[in-house]
Amino acid sequence: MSQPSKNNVIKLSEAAVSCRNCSMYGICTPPGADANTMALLEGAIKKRRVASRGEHLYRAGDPFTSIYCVRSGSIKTYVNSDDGSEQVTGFHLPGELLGLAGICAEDMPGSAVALETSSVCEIPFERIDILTESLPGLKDELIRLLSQKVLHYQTLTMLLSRKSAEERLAALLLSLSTRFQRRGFSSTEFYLSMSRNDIGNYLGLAVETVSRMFTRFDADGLLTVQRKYVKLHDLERLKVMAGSPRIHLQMAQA
Amino acid sequence: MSQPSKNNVIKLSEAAVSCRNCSMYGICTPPGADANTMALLEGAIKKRRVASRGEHLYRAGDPFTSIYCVRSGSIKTYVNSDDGSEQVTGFHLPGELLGLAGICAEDMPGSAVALETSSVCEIPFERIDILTESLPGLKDELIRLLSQKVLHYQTLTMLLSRKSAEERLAALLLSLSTRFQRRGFSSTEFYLSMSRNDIGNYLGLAVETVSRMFTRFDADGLLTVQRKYVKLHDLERLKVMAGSPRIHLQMAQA
DNA sequence: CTAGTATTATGACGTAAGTCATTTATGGGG
DNA sequence: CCCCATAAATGACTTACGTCATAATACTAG
Repeated sequence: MSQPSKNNVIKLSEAAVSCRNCSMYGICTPPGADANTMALLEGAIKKRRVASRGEHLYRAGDPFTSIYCVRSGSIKTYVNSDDGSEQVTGFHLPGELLGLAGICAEDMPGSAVALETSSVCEIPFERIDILTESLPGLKDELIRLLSQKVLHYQTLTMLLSRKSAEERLAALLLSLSTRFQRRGFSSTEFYLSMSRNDIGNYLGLAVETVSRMFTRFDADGLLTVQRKYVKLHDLERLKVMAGSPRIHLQMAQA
Repeated sequence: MSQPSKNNVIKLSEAAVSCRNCSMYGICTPPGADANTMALLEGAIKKRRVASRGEHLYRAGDPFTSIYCVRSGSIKTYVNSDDGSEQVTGFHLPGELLGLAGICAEDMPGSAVALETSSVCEIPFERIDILTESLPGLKDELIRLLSQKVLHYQTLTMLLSRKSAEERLAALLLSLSTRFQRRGFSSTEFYLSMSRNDIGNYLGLAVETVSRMFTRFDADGLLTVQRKYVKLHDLERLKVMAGSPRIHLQMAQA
């Protein structure tokens, strides 16, 4: 907001991702869907909701009713361990799903909060069954997406258990880069909607360490960073730093 | 094998879990299933397979065809980062599922190897569709199980990013304890089928650290450990050490 | 039974990253 | 427009855990 928009570098909140780039594309707009089906979908699934910075989509303990898909902006999910501290479980960009972990429980196991003004599609889970009748592939797609999440977290697990602070931050930046690119944004220039605190929390690092790493990356010419604004100068070197290429791939499937 | 079996402490390989305690129970033996359906299931799903210690169920890169459910023994899953090193992603006990991360890909993203002589049910994934016709709740159950996995890995993520060596090992022991209990085994006395190396790898710790922690836990009177044999003396204290109670709960859903 | 290898245990030491303390920058609200 | 609370950066110091080295123990094959 304070920074001027350059080229195709945009704040996520300024642009809604089109349905075409959405995780739910296969579900929301099934190939060969007739007008009738589309109308059904429009009415039943695409219930939009806007949340401004700091506003919660749901909180841990809320009854599980819906899953969500980010249209614009970005959403942070976290769980709170009962000693009061919170653990960030993910950052969700346009086209990505959240709330899936709630399916197996009565209540939401975690919370979701908007990092900036964001728009989401809320998909009432009970409608999935109804919609399945006219869209037989719907559950298959959901199963596939869930499997992707499993793969994502397995990868994250590896990242957290074996990687140094440097590797972790490199991997996160690459993951964001890839995910931005997939949705049609710049892969080398973007604004971080989350704080250093959130980043550290997510990566299992102290805030100070995150700051120091950013400073070091900048000093090394790997990137330019000014607060939330990041410009990556050398994706290749970043990949080397992050470790095995396989990781970025899977990180990107968040 | 070298140690005599005491009370209900048994090596997992000696006892097959009954279908009643299996993750897939809701799928394999749906309530109110008629004889016809059961026969279908028996024929289509319950394809058993035995693997002896060190034998692979599948390897990374194999085409994805089936998911697996452990009947007896224990299975280790891992992914290999292309620098050659492997990262253990889970230990799977009787009644637990593996191979789910493959659903979203053409090929298996990781490998699965038996830690001891084990028996598994192999469930050809393509049959799921056929079976759905006679068992409408099947995919819902699969979705629920996948969601559980997501939750599990989210929890593991937290464990790995925030917890000390002590907390990690305590959490793993509790997770095993809970899962053994759920299947009808002793929750306080069991044999570890995985090596210290595997444990360290899974928890993101050096082997030496794992050894040292076991030694310390033993010295503190928390447990008795002799190589693979573990007897937990104080589950409550172990829970305190592992951190928030919420964690064990979710770890246990592995 | 014995040799040889793999696993586990333990000790000495170094370092990456955490903690604590302080400074600097920022941007939202009055 | 200018506070002021919050976020970020930087430095000094500490520590948990990794690494390297070695020893003890257990399993495997012959």
